[in-house]
Amino acid sequence: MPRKSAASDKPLKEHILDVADQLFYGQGLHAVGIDRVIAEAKIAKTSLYRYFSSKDVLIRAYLERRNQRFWQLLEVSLADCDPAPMAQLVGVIDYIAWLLEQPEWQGCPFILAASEFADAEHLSRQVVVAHKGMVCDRISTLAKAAGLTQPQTLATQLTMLIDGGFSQARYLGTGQISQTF
Amino acid sequence: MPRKSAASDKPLKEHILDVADQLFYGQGLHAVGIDRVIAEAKIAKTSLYRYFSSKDVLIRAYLERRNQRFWQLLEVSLADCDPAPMAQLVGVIDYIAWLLEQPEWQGCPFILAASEFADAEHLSRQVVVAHKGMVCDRISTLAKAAGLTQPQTLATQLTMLIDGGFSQARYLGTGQISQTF
DNA sequence: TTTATAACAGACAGGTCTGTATCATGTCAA
DNA sequence: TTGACATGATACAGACCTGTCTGTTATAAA
Repeated sequence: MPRKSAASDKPLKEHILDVADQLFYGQGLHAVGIDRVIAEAKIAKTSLYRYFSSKDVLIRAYLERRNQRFWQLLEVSLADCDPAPMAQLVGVIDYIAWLLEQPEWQGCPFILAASEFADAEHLSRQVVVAHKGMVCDRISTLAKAAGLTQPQTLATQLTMLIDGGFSQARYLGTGQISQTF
Repeated sequence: MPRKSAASDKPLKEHILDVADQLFYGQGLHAVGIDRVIAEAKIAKTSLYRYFSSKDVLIRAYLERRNQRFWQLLEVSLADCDPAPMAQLVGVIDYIAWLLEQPEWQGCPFILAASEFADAEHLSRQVVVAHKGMVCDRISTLAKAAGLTQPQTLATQLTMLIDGGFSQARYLGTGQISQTF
């Protein structure tokens, strides 16, 4: 069996992802190098490359975990709401507003990733398009269930407003947005 | 007198800025190195450093020129509109929509710059905050002159929607946005 | 105890980055 | 012609980047 994982009992792979998440999200994908990650995680470079065969693979894992967490937290949040479609729709908006209020919020990680890679074929672009598409679909489905007219148009406009809130949260700083949103 | 500038008669400083603008906007600030700029501009490194003492200075010049061009094009666009405040306000929105339709549009250069630099004290943050503040003020002033109620709130919400359109234009690609916007 | 394995430690290769330094070359003015 | 100067070409330093390699240490199973 392996030696005890650094600083905790959780699997080393999770520990690496925790550190990478914090650094990538806080400092940027280009700005953070592999050496930075292993230093912060207090692990050997060989250990990182055992679990993630390249930096791109690590970035993909970081984004996928962010996506999973986004939906997990949304489900938890919606479970506390009235199950009626209209209340659920409001719940989605409240969830976004809640994200914008978090002190650690620095902008949408998917938009930030897409901003860092100009190549439209890069994996980060695929991740952000898939993620935003799912958000839009979710809103559209709820709007239709709530009996609203033009649910697709509403969803498209709402996601645009959401992305605007995310962008402004980035450059204005936390807490400057939520009261307007 | 100096040797003729590479590839044209325009001052070398302008030529460098043209190339830097194209590369920085198209590929990203971190992704483009000084060597890339001098190779594309077909100039010597010494020439670049004569006009721009560091890469940061070059980035600042790039952003400032983008800001100037934004306002110049807006004024030209608004000059063709009815001078009545309401028509001018619509003109501003039309101008943004027109930007989103341009095939070379890859997202708001100020938001992209802010996305690349995590440090809130970085010059790119200051530039984007100043730029967006001016846009919001302009909209607010026009809304007030048009006699609209709550001009400040309208301006804040409109700029949020604009930023959302800019973000989506980045990750969805050109032409996917304008019909909704 | 022996062996397999997981992790650590660190050197290294080959590339890129920013910024400096050196020297050659072309152009204009005196 | 001579000198001033803008520019080109290129080498270089020192740092950083990703990814590989070698060797060591600790743990657990057989």
